[in-house]
Amino acid sequence: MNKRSGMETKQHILAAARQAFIEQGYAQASMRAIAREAGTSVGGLYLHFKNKEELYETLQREWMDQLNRATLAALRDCRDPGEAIASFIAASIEFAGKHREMIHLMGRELGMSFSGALVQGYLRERRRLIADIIDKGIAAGTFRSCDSAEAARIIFNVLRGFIFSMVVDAEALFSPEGCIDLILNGLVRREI
Amino acid sequence: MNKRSGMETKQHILAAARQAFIEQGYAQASMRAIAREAGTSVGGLYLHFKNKEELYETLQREWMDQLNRATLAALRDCRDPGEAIASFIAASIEFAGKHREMIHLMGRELGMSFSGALVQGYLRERRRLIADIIDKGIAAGTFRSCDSAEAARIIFNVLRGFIFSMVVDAEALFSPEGCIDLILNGLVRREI
Amino acid sequence: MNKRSGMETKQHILAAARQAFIEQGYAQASMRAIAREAGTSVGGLYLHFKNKEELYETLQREWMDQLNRATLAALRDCRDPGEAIASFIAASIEFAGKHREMIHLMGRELGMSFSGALVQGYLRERRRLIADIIDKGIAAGTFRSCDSAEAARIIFNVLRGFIFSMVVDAEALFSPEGCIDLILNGLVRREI
Amino acid sequence: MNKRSGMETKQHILAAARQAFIEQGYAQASMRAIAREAGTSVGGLYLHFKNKEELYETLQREWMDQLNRATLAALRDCRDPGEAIASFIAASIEFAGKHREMIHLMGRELGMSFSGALVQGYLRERRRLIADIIDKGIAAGTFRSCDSAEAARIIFNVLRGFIFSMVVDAEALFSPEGCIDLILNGLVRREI
DNA sequence: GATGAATGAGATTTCATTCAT
DNA sequence: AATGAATGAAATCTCATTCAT
Repeated sequence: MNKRSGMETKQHILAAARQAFIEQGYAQASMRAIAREAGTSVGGLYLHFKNKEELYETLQREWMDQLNRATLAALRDCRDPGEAIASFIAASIEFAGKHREMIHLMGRELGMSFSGALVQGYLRERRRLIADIIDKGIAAGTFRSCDSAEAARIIFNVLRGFIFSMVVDAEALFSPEGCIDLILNGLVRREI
Repeated sequence: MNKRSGMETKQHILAAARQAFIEQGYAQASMRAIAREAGTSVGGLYLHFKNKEELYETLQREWMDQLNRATLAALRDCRDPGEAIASFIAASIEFAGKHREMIHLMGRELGMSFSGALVQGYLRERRRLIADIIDKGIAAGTFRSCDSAEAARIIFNVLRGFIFSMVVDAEALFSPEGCIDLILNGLVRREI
Repeated sequence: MNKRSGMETKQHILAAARQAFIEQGYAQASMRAIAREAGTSVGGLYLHFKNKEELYETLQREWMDQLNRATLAALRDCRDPGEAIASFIAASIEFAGKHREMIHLMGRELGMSFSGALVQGYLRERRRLIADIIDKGIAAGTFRSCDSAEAARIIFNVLRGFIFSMVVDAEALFSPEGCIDLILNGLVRREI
Repeated sequence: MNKRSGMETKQHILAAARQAFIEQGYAQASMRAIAREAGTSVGGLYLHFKNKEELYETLQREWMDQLNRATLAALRDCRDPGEAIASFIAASIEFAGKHREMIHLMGRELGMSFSGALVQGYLRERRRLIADIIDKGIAAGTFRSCDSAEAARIIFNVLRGFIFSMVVDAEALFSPEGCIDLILNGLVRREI
């Protein structure tokens, strides 16, 4: 028996599971294949995770935590709301570029009973984060008065559209700057 | 026994399969359940379709044909390329609104070995259709000269982003007009 | 493929399952072994029974139905309550002699969540049947007045004791007559 | 770490195992759950017991020893065989009342290959104990001559029937005195 | 002595597909 | 043309036992 520390094995399993889920989707990925790829036994999987659902949820939560950290770091040094919005968008796109496959997976599995609510709740929080920034901008006089919740939804959805395109097409179409520019100024640039 | 024509049974099967695939996904939908819902026997399924794959592909093709017809009808009466682009976008969004669940399904199953290529090829054709319109516009002097393939990709991806949001969020966020307007003029309207 | 009628296979499965449950108990009996013994495939089991529980319940219900029929037949031609009690006891013991192993199984598995309540409810009904006979006897003046429910419980439990002994010891210790005699007259016969 | 003596840990394990076996049956009780409940590790179990079977057998043997001690104590001060029979019955019933769950467990698991023989041998010894008392009674002229082995079996089985009812019905139906009285005098008391 | 990660066989259940009727 | 019983591989999950630490 090749003994490894518990934590080490757990990381191996998570890596193997991420790969399997990404390649085959939640339902098609088999625990046996994950075990084989992780270099452990089927039983070993269940030593670290209660069941397949928990394994998937762990990956999901890990991903959400990373995005959280990246977003907070990006917002930390912003001096005004306009910069904050731009930072939020830039961080989101940069993150999406790095986690393309994971985003694709989660999009596909959004309808899953046990994990969908988790992600949807998380996305709702992110929308609220944007709305808060806009509210602060309005309060500070930087932004003109508007329905911040609605504005947040629009920004969020356009951003999602961009990310979706990135994810699906494999090659990134837009740089963060391009996306920010489009959202602010439109696709067709006008003559002055 | 209530005898039905072959065609009628086939339609019942397709309807049952569409429902099952949409509700449970390709892999989770069972042939037995589809047969039961279609009011036929499990063996009967195989009289009309070689296997599960073919059943799914038929639905997919049917959907693509409908979109094709809708698009061609929309483009038929357009007098100039600008109107054609707008019509294309409007038809796409209207169609997406009507077939939200089918689009969601196909998005989820895009990774499936046997059907993914089919859809991706179809989408490539649609991109080319846009590029052709742009080329005609350029030839006619309506549009300024540009890389029509790249322009088509951009339009296509932004459109896809919008549709994705519609599909995932259940309530449609944008009217066709709103989407066209955004693509042309940007989110933030400028004062003259 | 050796095609048999559905009913035939179902009977084979029930017979194999009865044997397996009797020999190994509910939990230890494996569906694979039952299938093998029944001359069918593992999947075939699930064609006829939703799951292991349903398979067990079917056997249980079948057994209860048989006992019901035997009891009702025994009571049909009784002219007075005394004869009815004797018939009830005789029928119960005769039945127990024929279904020793099944009784043993059900006794062992009485604690099972899904089937215990079923059997316990059934036994309650049988106690009520005895009480009804006693009530009729009291009303007819044949029996002296007493708490019929309590009397029914005593008779029932003594009977159960006899049956349990029969079942566990494999060789029957008591004839129906002997049991009836003991319940009425006691183990030690007195001189007049 | 809270260091306990080896003996102490062993007792904790036995207590946890008894509980687990009683609640879930032999096969369903898991060694891991027993270890957790006993406050030790799964490996620790195997320091004290060779395997699951030995753990179960130890409980069984412990139970049989207790019944032995209780029986011998009850018989110690008996002055005549009639009193001895009564004491034997009384002690058995009293013991059964205290160890209802353990008896239920052992009844359920009587069919187990490795432990069934042990218990059945033990019960044979107890039957012989009754037969010996009867033989002494016959030799002493207290009892009339009879087949002592058969008489022992009858007494034993009736007693077993009573105990079974106690165990299964949860509420005790008969006091020791009532049981002794029934065995001697029958259910229906006669007028002089 | 004590721990708990690892194993691998075996449990129940599902399901696309075939084919005798 | 239509049926549905049969198949058998593969899925998830459990668990007694071992052994490096």
